[in-house]
Amino acid sequence: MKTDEIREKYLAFFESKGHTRVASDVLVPTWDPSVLFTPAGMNQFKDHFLGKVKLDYTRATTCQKCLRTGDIDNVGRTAYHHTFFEMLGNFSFGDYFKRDAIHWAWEFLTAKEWLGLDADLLTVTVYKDDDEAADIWHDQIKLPTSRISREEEDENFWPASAPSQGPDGVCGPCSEIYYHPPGGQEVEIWNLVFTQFNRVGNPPENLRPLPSKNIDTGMGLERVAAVMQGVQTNYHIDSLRPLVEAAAEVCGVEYEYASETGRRLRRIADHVRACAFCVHENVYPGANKEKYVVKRLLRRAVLDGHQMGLGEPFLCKLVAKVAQVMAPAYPELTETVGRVASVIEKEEANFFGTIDGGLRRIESAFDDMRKENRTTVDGQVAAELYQTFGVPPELFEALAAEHNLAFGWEGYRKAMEEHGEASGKLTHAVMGAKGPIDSLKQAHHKTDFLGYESTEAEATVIGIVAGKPGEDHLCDKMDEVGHENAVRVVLDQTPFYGESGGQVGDVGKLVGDRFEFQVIDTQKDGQLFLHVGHLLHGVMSEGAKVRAIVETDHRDAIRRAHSATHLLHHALHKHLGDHAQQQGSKVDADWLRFDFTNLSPVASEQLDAIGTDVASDIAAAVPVACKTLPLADARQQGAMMLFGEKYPDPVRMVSMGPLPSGASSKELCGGTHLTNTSQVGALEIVSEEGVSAGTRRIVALTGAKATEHAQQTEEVLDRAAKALGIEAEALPTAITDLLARQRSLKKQLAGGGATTCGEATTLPLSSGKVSYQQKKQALGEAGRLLAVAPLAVADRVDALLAEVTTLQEQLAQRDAAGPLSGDTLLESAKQIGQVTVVVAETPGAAPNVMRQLIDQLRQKKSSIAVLLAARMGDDKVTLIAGVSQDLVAKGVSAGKWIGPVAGALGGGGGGKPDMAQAGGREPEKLPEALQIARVTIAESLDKVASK
RNA sequence: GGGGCCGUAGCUCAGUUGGGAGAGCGCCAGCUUUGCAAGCUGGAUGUCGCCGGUUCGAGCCCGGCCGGCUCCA
Repeated sequence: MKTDEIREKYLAFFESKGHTRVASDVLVPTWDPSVLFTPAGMNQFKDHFLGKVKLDYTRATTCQKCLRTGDIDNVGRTAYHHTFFEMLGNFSFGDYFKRDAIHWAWEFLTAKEWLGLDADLLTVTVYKDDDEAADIWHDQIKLPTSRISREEEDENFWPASAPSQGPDGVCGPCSEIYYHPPGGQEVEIWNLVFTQFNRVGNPPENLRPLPSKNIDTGMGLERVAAVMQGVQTNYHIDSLRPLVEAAAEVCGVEYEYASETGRRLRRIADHVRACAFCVHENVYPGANKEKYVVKRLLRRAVLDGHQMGLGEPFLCKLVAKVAQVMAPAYPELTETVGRVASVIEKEEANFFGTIDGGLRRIESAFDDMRKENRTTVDGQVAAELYQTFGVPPELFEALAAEHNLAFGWEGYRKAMEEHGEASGKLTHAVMGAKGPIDSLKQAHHKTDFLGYESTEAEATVIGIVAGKPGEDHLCDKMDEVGHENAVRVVLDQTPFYGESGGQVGDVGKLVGDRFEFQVIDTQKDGQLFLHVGHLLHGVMSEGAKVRAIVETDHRDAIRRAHSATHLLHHALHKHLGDHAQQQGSKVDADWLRFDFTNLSPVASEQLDAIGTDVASDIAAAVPVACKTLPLADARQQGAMMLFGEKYPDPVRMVSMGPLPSGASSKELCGGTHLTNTSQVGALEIVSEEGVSAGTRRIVALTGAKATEHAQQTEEVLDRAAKALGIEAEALPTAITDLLARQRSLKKQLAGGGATTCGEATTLPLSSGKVSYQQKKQALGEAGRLLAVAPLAVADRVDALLAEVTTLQEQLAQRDAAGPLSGDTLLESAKQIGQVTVVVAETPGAAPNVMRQLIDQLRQKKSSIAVLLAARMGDDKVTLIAGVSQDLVAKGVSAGKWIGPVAGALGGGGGGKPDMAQAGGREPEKLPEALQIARVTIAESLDKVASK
């Protein structure tokens, strides 16, 4: 029986038993912050089980795509382990219980028209105390006692060992069904979980019966398919074998079950399937959380390929095959094959690059070992290479084996553990801390948030926390003013918005009877709101009544930025596509930062179009509506879900529209918003940049900051244009010219070439009207050319112009002094014995030119000592000294010579024996200094001659 | 969120008590060759990521920022 057929039969069977067929939830559930990936079929029904949602149905059945990485090392090695897999399940929310669950499971497995498995080959387990389930199996299904085994809580309870070890909460016994293939190993095919208890504290008597009992079952689709098809491993079922074979073809090897190659190919098949689904859902390989998991999966698979001899991306070639084998259940995969393959290819190529770099580093590590005569690779070294450059230890080990060297896995694992502790120490400390906030939480649970309706409210102080972080404590009373560390005040209710969902906290003040507290930030810790700030005057005590007043200007600025963020998000989807999903967001006062998925930079025309659309949405004055409704309803209405945010149910939906740019914006959002888009005022996109591979970031301003920024842009542009004497739109061209001019001047000064200097090209006069958009672009390009922020362009231009002037002055000075050459210098030379001595000033000569002159002289005379000096500007002198090789051999040193000379100029210097450089700050003393130079060289030549 | 590494020519990278910016590949020109592959000779490679500090002098030392890589959670 085909896998697709089994999936369909299962869903159809439970539909016939009154279940609603519910679609698989996404693999990466952005709505659930407690998991990175969907780990089981019941995940999407968590709230249903807890009775938190209004139920449209009480029986459901699904085929859920799941991803787990806990047993990742077993993938490929065992017959049944996967990272990605599909889980069939049927669920009861306070409806039927054990009896029906067991009867239906048995019917589905054994009835001819369903799976038709031989009933004699099935056994079951139950929890040791669960007589109810055992009786149903024995009395009603008629299974003999010998085929019902009672297991401990670590085997047959969910969560495992919950009664004795926790966690507290909903739990229950389970019953597992095993299949015993003739001559084969037994295999668990179905787990029926009976959630009937609420665990409260430690045993005994800690399992309280739930008023409404639930059923949660799970049957691994790949596993049951392997059973039905009588194959030795899940990887040989009809929907996976082709993928394994395709992997073999792409890798250019034969697939053989029991070999290392076979294990590698199965691992590749598993991992590429997992990666393809993740990337399909816009989760790209990256540096943290679920993105990091994707990256690691992908790299493990690529490494397997590499160890089979591949040198370039190959996983990407399997994406089409994944889509093909999975298409019957997930047709949407075929729509994104191109994008998914290209994302995977990019990451693969990246990793092959990492491997190449790694090979070099490994070889050099081997060199070190040879020098030290060691035969075991130090695990610590391997771990450092892995942590720093991503050099896989497996690669290191394989190469070591080729060199007949051992690999120190123990040291490696130890080092990795230490690294893990070092990296995670801080978070662990914070998570485990039992601070004053925690005791407040236990006493009060939550602060009521009133900020959607009002910005002022009466409240009671329920806690004051002060002191250094880590040593903070609760205070009954506080009268000290001017604390070093900010104080946190907790209220029973508040209009202050606590930072969450990317929106920063409110500021304002708490006014009491005889005190005033300034709030500079509001944070959330769980359900408690912490008003962070300073006591301005008076005495504040626990239990005091306060009037909490949010600074409305600040709040309004945040509202503008937040509503504008939704408009921007909406426009991004329109212009870039649905993949342009939010990856992160920060909303501050009239300032917003928005990260989103996009492979390449956003073209400037696209950015303009996005800005224009948002502007028209603002101009259209569309009402903004906030409504609270059940999560399921919001999802149905097509609300966008924000990544990584935790949503309560019912949920708050912010909608704007229909908008002139098209459709409506609907997002689930707990933030504070405007009531009409016109209140945004204006949106000014300040930058668009990459934040990591596949993720772009837009920073924008709203309200007054936006108009102010626009003004500044115009001002800076005008200033730069004026300084250059050109029209605004010609700025980029003028800057290119200016840079070329600076370069050529530098070159002339350094090389001593002709002083013809490129004049600025004449630029066309302004055609008149230049739009703001064009001006902004001109400034942006100018910024890129100068490698500075757009608003810094004018300053940079001024600096450049000044530098060009200085360079020109220096050139003029040099030219005025007449041509420099070795011959003219020799005219002023002195002869001391066999040695020619030149001590001279070379006005306007750059250090480089002086060096070249010295080289010239050394070629002309075999025995020579030269010291040249040049004034650089008004307050600086540069000295260069050089002596010929024969003098160096006799012990004469240019470095020692130049030292006292520079000293006379109030400076210092040094260098090598044959060439030295120095400088000083007192040019007026140059004649004296040169005299010192003449005397000292004469002395040292005397000394040498007398030897 | 935290740890580590890196940023120098179009590319891959060297560059230590701080004192003449380099190699290989690629590029251009000339020569050689019937032509091609190649060879020979010569040439240009450049804001040493940006900004500031220390210094007579910074690719190198210090601080800040930006960018990239990598591991852990």
